[in-house]
Amino acid sequence: MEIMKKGPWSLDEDSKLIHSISLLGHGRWESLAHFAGLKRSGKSCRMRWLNYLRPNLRRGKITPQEQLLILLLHFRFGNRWAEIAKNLPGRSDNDVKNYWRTKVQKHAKELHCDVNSQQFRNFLLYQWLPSLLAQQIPCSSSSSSSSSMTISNITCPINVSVSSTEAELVTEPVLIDDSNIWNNLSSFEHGFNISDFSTPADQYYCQNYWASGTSEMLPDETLCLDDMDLWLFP
DNA sequence: AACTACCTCAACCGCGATAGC
DNA sequence: AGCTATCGCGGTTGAGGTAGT
Repeated sequence: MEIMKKGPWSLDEDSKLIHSISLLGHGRWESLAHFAGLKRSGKSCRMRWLNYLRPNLRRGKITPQEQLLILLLHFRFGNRWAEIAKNLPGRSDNDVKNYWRTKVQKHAKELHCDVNSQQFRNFLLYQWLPSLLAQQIPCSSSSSSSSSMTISNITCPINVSVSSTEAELVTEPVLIDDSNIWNNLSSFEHGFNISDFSTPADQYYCQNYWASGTSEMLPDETLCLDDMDLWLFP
């Protein structure tokens, strides 16, 4: 039984793996590892390729746009990181998972609530998401968007105790379209005309897929927002 | 400069699903 | 149908980096 190497990958191992994949393609990881002459498990090779070596991976910090998508998609998919990552081109499930763990769970901890609690969901919905939206939407009349937005404050319907760091985030005026959060979601991105999308669900998916380059829309789904929760159902 | 606490993210592990025999 | 190998996913860990004191 051959002893498998563990731990960080060397440049030499990376280049061997890349070279082998260029010849054989990815998949069949066990035989690929063997072909490459790597003393690594197929599993380790797969992980290295998907999370680090594959082309078009985005490095660096998660952008506010990506944060917004992660939060929204987590409402829908829960901890199904791979599903969420499919909507974030260039990001791996590991990236999404790490973001959730290091940022979102940290916020929940600071608020002294469970990350899956209604209190924290409300915090996300009424404080964090609008905050991210405010970063996306230039709140000035020079916006090139053809939609005319009425901007007003939205208030959180629950009392949320915040730490000093949290207060820094939530004491910013939360600016959001007064009637429909989804108008904002779709209007902050360029490349399409908001009036092309008549329903909130269409607007959501329009925004959702902006970066993927695919025009794939998930059909026949409805999304609605009420005071208590966010629902997305077939 | 040295130490400590905290953060980030690459990598591993375990488990369930699936494919092939 | 049952077994085994492999894959894919989510949970978790820990090394290295950075900020604070």
